[in-house]
Amino acid sequence: MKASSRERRRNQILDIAGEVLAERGYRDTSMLEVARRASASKETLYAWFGDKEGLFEAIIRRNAESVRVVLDGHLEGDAPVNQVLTEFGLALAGLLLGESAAAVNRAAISEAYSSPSLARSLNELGREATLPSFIRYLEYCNMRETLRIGNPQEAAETFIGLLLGDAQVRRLLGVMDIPDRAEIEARAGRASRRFIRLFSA
Amino acid sequence: MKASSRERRRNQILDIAGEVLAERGYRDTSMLEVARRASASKETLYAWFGDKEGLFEAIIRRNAESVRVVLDGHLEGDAPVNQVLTEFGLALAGLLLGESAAAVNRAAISEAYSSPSLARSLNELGREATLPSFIRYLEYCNMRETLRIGNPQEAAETFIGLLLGDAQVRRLLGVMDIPDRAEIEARAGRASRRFIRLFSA
DNA sequence: TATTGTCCGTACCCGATGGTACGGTTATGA
DNA sequence: TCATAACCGTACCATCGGGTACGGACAATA
Repeated sequence: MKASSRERRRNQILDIAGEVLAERGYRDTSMLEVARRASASKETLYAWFGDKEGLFEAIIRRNAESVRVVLDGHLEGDAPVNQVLTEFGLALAGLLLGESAAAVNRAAISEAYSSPSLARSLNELGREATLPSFIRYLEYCNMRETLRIGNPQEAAETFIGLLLGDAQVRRLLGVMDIPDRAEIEARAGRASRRFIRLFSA
Repeated sequence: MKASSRERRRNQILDIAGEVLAERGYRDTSMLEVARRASASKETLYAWFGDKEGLFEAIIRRNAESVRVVLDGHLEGDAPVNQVLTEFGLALAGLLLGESAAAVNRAAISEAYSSPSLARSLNELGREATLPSFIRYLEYCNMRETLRIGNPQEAAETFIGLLLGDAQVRRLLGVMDIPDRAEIEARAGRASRRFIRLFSA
């Protein structure tokens, strides 16, 4: 019970820290404000997470795992390729263009100089953790001769490009609103269709 | 002569400010350091550019115009489509994945909350200033029936996606080095080839 | 040469914030 | 009931950086 209660408290603090991050950005998020909003003390934050960087790395780390689970779910089973790609694209675009991922990416980018470890963590825990599954799926398609893919790594990046265009950067700049469901579906459908056209056997 | 000398001085200061920005990032670039490295006084910086934000908006504004000229140059003349696209892509990728554009984009992204005007300027002066020419070119191809393009706006974004994949975001995170010439050429060639395959008449 | 205005260097003010210390309170456990 | 440990709130410290003020040097112009 005690451990579970602490775990809950920890998650609660991370939730709130994530909210503040999404509202104010990394630099303008003060530890004091996180503490206040979480009804915690700064001392506790420092005791549990080390420093500001550690707190936000903890956010990244916690989110990454849940994201991985969601995305991987779409890559299993034997649905038709276009359906798998569309659903995977739907989930991926929804995540990457959403508020939470944008906030975390902005934070990592703004600290790219002074604390590169945030960006590295995000890259390793995010991209490097989800892409391999996708690449494996593409290799599987290649073997079954559903698609003809020379370089799965590069093909995966192409899919991301087709899916997002420059929307992710525009979201990071804050000059584009979160796309609605229909827009995301359109993106995923187009990306899937075009990807298959480019790589059909 | 006087005006020209002042203009030179101004450009010199903007060059140096850009260097510092690329080295330290926006938040960790102090006006004092810019002043010192430019052998200027803070007071001069404030007199000329208003405030820190104004200084960096001036960098953006100055660079944008030169970028626009370079890119537009590749969209004129009657070279074969694949050649035009390849060269345009080469120039665009070289710019967007280079150090200077990355630094400016990082700056705008990290200030997306506190000073959205930086990001807006970058978007308007950068993307909005170069994309229209590209879109016009695509419409022109459409008319000549070289390509069949339903939505030029969306097609332009697709080209960018094919060209960059998620390389731009990785550059912004600082987890990817500046690609060398060969890598950029490969990207541009692939993007051009695939774009034509997707939109050939 | 005298004057005027621009600009450099430096010192200063002020607010913000990361990080630490500490007293008091609450919860847990014997 | 009592002791111990965790944790909250707050006060505190040191640093840093944006922005302003000012004196002195230098260049242009008359």
